[in-house]
Amino acid sequence: MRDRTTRDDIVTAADDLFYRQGFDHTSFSDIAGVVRISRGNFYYHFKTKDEILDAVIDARLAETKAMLAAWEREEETPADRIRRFIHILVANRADIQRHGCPVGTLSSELAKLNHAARGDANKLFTLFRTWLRRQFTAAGRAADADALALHLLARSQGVATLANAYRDETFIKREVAAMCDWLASCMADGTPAAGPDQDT
Amino acid sequence: MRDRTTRDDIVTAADDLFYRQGFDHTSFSDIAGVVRISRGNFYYHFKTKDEILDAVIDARLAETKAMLAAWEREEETPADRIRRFIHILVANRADIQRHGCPVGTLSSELAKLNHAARGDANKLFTLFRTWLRRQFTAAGRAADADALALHLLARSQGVATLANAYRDETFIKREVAAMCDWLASCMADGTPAAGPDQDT
DNA sequence: GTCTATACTGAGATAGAC
DNA sequence: GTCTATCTCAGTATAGAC
Repeated sequence: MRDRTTRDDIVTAADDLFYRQGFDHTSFSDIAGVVRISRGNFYYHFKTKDEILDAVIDARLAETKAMLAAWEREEETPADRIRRFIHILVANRADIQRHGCPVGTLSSELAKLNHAARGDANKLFTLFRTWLRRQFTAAGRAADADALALHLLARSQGVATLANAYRDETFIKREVAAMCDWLASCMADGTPAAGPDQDT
Repeated sequence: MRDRTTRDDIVTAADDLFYRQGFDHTSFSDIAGVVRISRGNFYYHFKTKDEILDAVIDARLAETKAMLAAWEREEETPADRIRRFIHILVANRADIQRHGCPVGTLSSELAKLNHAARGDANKLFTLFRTWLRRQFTAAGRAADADALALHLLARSQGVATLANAYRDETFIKREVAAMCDWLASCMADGTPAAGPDQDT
């Protein structure tokens, strides 16, 4: 990683600041301060702030793809892979309590700003959605795989939002355990497939 | 309501704009344009933009309290009251698809801004949390009432976030049905109380 | 590629006339 | 209570020297 260009440094710093402060609230000065370049130099690499956002989203998409591929490589069964997804809430709990989910908060912010990159940001959700759908399909739940994927995504998002509001680590762990229980009941053979929840 | 003061008009307009555009992204000009007053006049009613935010949060707190009290009056059983809560996702589905949940998105935004009013905004969550906890307690789930309340809040938040990202009404209705199923299994007498989810 | 200097805009906020 | 005029500041963006 010693071949990092200034452009890479800008994207990395912006990625971090957009997550911690929000896109709109992050200024060129903020980014320039981290990268240690002048505000003017900025425009050699990017014409507008929106271009930086595009680059950040592209970087996050690439990083997420790599992460999902790694999970697929490292875990044997679909259930294990899905559990790996559920556990990012625990693995990233410190950041989540401070700043929420990077995917969800960016999506929400760009929706409010009615920003052109809204659709691109949602591709991050779709990456997880498609990957989860494939796992559920492989686990024999092809019929409602997409509904199950969305259900799990939604629960993760909800946990992140409330964990951020209350800064409550116990809550995260309890909900992660509940999601794993839910997953187990999903995966159990002969489960009467109805909706995302198997309660009745 | 014909005794509306200009101050009330400002709060109402700000409330709406903060929800649709976000707090930070809404300017005095935006609000002044809706209320049809000059920007200068503004400062007769509020000294700073933060004071408007405080007033908006107070208004939302009062409105939410009234709504919860009405639900308690109108619905007989705790289960019916909780179902009423779940169904706001359906009742407000158009707004939620466009702008997300007003409680969750404000909470997330103020967390990113590291804004002083963060704590006050979270009181909105606490209002629902306490109310739900009381319903679960009344339904005989005193032991894990708070966990159940948070679980339901989280699921609502997650549904709102994804419904906003994908503008998917079918998804909302499916998840609301799943939450109602979950509630039914919670309320069933003799349900082995373990965690929020009763799947095993 | 990186810098300084600067233009331009829109934001929050103040003063004072009416 | 409401207005216009104005201030200050931070933001994005450009020009041009090095």
